[in-house]
Amino acid sequence: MTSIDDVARAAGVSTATVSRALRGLPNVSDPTRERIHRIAEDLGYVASSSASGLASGRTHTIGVAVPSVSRWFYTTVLEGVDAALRAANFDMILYNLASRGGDRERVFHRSLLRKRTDALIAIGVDFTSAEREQLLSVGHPLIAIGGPVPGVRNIGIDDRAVARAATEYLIALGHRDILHLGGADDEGLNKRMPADRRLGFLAAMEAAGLPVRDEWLLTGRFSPIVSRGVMLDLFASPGPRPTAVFANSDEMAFGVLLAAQQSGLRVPDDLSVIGIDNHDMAAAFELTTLAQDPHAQGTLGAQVLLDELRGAPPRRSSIRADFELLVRGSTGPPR
Amino acid sequence: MTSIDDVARAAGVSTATVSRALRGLPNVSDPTRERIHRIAEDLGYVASSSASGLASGRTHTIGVAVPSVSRWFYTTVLEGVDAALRAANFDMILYNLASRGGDRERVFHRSLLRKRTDALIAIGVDFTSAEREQLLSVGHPLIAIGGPVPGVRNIGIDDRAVARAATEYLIALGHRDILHLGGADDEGLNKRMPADRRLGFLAAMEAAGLPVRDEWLLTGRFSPIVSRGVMLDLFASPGPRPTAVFANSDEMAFGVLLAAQQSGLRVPDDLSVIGIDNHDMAAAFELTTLAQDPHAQGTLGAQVLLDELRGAPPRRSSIRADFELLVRGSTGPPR
DNA sequence: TTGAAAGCGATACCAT
DNA sequence: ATGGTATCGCTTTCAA
Repeated sequence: MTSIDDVARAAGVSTATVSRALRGLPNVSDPTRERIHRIAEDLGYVASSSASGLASGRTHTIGVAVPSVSRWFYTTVLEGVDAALRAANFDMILYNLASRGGDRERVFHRSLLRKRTDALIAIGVDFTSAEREQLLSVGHPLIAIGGPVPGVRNIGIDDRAVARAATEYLIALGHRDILHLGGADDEGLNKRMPADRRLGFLAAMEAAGLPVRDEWLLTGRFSPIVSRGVMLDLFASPGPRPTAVFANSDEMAFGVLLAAQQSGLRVPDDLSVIGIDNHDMAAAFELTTLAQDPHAQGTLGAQVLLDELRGAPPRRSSIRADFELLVRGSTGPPR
Repeated sequence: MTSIDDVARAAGVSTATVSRALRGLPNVSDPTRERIHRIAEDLGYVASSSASGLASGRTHTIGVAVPSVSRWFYTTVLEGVDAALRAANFDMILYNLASRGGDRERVFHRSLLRKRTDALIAIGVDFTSAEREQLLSVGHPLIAIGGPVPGVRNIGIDDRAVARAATEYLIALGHRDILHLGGADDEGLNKRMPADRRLGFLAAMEAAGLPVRDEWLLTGRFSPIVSRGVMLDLFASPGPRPTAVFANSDEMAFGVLLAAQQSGLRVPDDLSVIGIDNHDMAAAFELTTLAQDPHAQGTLGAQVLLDELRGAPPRRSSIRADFELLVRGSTGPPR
């Protein structure tokens, strides 16, 4: 393995100069710099990240914590983060904080706190207060995306507002019998988000003077399959039926649409469905939704951290991301 | 930041002993070990990964290269990899090799080769021969999952066989007019996989003496939306229609199902659809598919690398993963 | 503009 | 079982 000494020797300069030249620092004459670059290339020299990390205290790496890597929102944020990191020549260590418990704690201890990363992005995760304390005590820049964590600045849409907007749209179409498909408080996931969206739903209903039936406050656990099952059950049982469904995510809305189709209900004539996200497949489903842009949120979050690592003054405040109603074919007036 | 010296001092032992004790190495008396553990805990000491990486040459990190993080197959493998890594206390650096080109090369140079990782898993990526050479020259354990890379051992299903099995099932149902929805050779993605599946399709058709129409060899670029668009076009145009579609992935099959539904075709009466994967949502779509288990493939791949890092003799051969026909409601005899 | 040399914080070998 | 110490490869003053 060729080291910086090899390059220095071959170039007839000191390691200090090689280091400066290769990192683009000033105070290296152009000819020298070029020669060093050429030689490094020839020798296939690449600096050891451990060594430079140890010497400089910076790892050029950002940690990204997600509760799962198989849900659209998270992966889309992830791609946004990745884009920003790549442009800045940073690497990304991915922490899958799926389950609370032993493993989770180990991850925290062994890695997050191990000077392995220069900063941390938490996507849709929730932390215990002990965890939060640890994180903050490390002193690294930290930002949350997609689910407010108390005491941590955050990037994300206004969950109450978006739910309210969705519900109000259904109401404006003339719906009175609206079912809300919420999310479960899965372990380790951020739980304020579904709670806020539910509040937004309730607020809109109340403002319109519409009754909310307990049996129409269901949970799809943010899963299409679960949502479909829940709706199939509902459609199969006797009793009144909603004319519209507001789902906390497009993925759950997909499940609703599939259940409707498989139950012989026509959309939107028999049932209107609205979601949140504008998932990649929403257009294919003709799903009306409140679109947000997780990719941009990820990029922005990464950018904030990168700026601060470059010396920018830390921003303390959270950032509200945009959302927008996108009308497609899954909604219409009640028949 | 407390360092190993602080712990050594507080415990009244040498740094060597602290290091041994904390890493669970032999030759430390039980009382000493316990005392050190306690003190380290109290002081909140966590070893610097850069320092230990530099000294030991091992980073306890595995690199995972994916072409995209937003496709079911990749993320599912990723979760499998993650599970194995977590159990072994390894971290994961994620390389998004989305596009070939400048960035890609930089990622290669700056990170993969920077002794940043102890081993590498390539999921569904394709490498240029230059890239392959570089990778192999680093001498790290390396394994590919989900798309054969020449010269690199691989874990994955037999693509020709799985495509053949899917096609043969349709033929056995009585279908003669079968459309194949393949994948495009996106930049940077593994291209042998779609090619092999196409060969499997063609082989099955030929073996059954069935004609293959050029205009029924379509591409859905592994995307539901694209696939839906392609099929909507087909359904809207005059001319003969296939009675069955074999899609290279469930995600494309979803697009086909949505297009069929939106074109007023009944499944499976008017159109049978079969996919590959057993995607999370396949059951919700009632999609017949050839199921594979990417999670297990990921875990296995990680395990192979971890074993070798622990000194196990390297295995040179590839591993064939299983697949299995899963019949659901999207297939039936032609009407 | 360049070089010499002192760290950075662990690991691992060799003594004891 | 424990300690002393050279070493890993780079960064970063401080001098020249």
